[in-house]
Amino acid sequence: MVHISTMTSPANKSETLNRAGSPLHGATDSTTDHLEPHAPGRPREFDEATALTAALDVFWRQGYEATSLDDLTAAMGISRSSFYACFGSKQGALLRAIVHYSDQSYARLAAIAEGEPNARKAVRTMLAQIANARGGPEGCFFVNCLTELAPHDPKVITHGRQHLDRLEDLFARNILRAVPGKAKAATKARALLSLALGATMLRKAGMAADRIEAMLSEADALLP
Amino acid sequence: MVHISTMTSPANKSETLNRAGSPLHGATDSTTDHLEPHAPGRPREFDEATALTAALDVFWRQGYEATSLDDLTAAMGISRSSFYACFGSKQGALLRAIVHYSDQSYARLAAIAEGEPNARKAVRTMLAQIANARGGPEGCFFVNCLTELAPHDPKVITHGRQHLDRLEDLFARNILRAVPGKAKAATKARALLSLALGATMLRKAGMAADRIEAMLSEADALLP
DNA sequence: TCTATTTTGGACTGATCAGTTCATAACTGC
DNA sequence: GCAGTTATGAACTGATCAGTCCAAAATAGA
Repeated sequence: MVHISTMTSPANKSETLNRAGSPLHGATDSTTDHLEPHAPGRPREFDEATALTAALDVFWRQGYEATSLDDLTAAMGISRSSFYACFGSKQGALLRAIVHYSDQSYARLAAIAEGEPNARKAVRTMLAQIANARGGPEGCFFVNCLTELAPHDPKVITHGRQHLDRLEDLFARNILRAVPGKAKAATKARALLSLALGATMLRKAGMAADRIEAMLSEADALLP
Repeated sequence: MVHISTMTSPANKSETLNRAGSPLHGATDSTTDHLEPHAPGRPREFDEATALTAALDVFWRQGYEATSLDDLTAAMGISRSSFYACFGSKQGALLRAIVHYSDQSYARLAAIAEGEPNARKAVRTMLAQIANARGGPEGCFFVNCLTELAPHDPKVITHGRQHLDRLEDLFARNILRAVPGKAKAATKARALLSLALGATMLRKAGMAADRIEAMLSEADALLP
């Protein structure tokens, strides 16, 4: 097996003074360079956020171990040198992609939930969104990362826990919106989250979509 | 990335005339050699089922891509030659391990369910068994395989679907035992299965055991 | 004991892996 | 246009990968 726990100096550099990928911001972060005071030296020929999105896509489709650096750099449209200068290492890019995905997908779900006046409907939509993420059989990117790397990488566990806690909170808030004063809202929210995660597994195993949808409709029994 | 769809001739040979690994048998298959009529040639120095169990253990802990052939043969206690003569390829060993695991874990769950007179309790025990498989953070072996390989390996999907369908049936039978004539038993069984699979993910993300148990107790709401 | 058959250990193969190095290009400030 | 700085492309490195090969070993039947 291959351990990915070593940290080289470029990675730390990238983590400490990255200028377009701060951990907690909104969805769009590619058009903020007009504020930058123009550093000396040759400018980057690629957009960091765009490259990160491309990396996320490859990791999502292929998994971490199965993705080579040639796969990554080809998809990102940058050279090996640029990759290492910007992300430090393969695992550095993955962790950046994880944060990117977590922030973006949470923001999207929260927006969907807030935009739906009917809280019960909001919960159902959230379930469907998580279960059908990406439309294909790739499933939830977080589930993939946790499954492949969590047993050996504590950083992935940390990010995974934070992401799932955020989703649980989002479900709980909408449960309370649907049934004010509902007891054990957090526990029921966790059950909804589990249903959605389980659905991504059934989907990946090739189960027919209508059977999965019928199963998800049973979630109504959890908030009577 | 690395494709694993090529098939070499030793693998086919192993699949067609393997003598101790027929697809659908009980839990123990290591002590059936007393019926074999002693083939000519040097006898095997290892037990096939034992080696397969060891391979399963390594795949379970490390995942497919992250497990090297040296890892495998070391854990199985056999040489490279013996490995390829018996299993044909790395993916051949994985598929054999998947079938082994599926049969064994299903038999274990079915025995637990049958041994429990209280059907509701049987369902709760099954949920806990799936969620806490192996006691560690490795999660369900099938979930791991599906996540890592299903998008690119149709054979894994086929086995995964069969396994999940069997588990769904087992849940459904116990739901009907607890609530005779229950409508939509299959759908509710699928929801229970999703809850259990989701629980393995929460567990892998480092969620505290008591929070997961509290969540699983919400399953009662699905069979009122 | 001799032959046919199978298993075993270990060396070997070509491919691929993540990561490094370095000359050159492209910019800013002067 | 010159010095300082950063980005880029391509070649390179040593390790590791799955899989192959073959001589030696161990059996059964004769």
